[in-house]
Amino acid sequence: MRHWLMKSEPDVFSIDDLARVGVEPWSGVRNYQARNFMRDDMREGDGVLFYHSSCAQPGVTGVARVASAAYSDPTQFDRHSEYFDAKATPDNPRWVLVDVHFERKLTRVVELAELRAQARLADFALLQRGNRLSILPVTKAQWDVILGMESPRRGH
DNA sequence: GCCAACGTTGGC
DNA sequence: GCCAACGTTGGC
Repeated sequence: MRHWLMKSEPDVFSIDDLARVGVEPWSGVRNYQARNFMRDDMREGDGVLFYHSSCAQPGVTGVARVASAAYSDPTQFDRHSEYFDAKATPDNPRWVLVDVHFERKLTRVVELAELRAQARLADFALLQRGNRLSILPVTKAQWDVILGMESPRRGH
């Protein structure tokens, strides 16, 4: 099983929104690298860190699961959608999505600043300079470190 | 294929 | 609102 981080602006779609709907088709990804992750590498059951971006408290806010293989994103054919792509056709779709299944909301936000301060996350893709990808691979080790940061560390 | 212009992302 | 970084577009 692989692990991923998926960004969402909470003003648009937050971890609470995902908790409410249960499963969300992850429409609107319009970046080739992110698309290729979904199309080529994501499998049903993969773990997802749900990340809030472009907000007052950027950070990891929940855990989800990939709930489908990649399939054609219907919004690319919808003229009235902000995600419409005139160069995409049903015979030759350009964009795909996966379904994302809510698992749990973290007990607190593990903030970006904390992630940056964690030496064991030095190689984490999210923290690399100029990173803009909305879907990023996470190693098992990084996954464990990040979720381990959720609870206050107890004394030894 | 180059590359300047432009648009978007996203933290601060 | 600013701005660094990066992806995309399109003229040549």
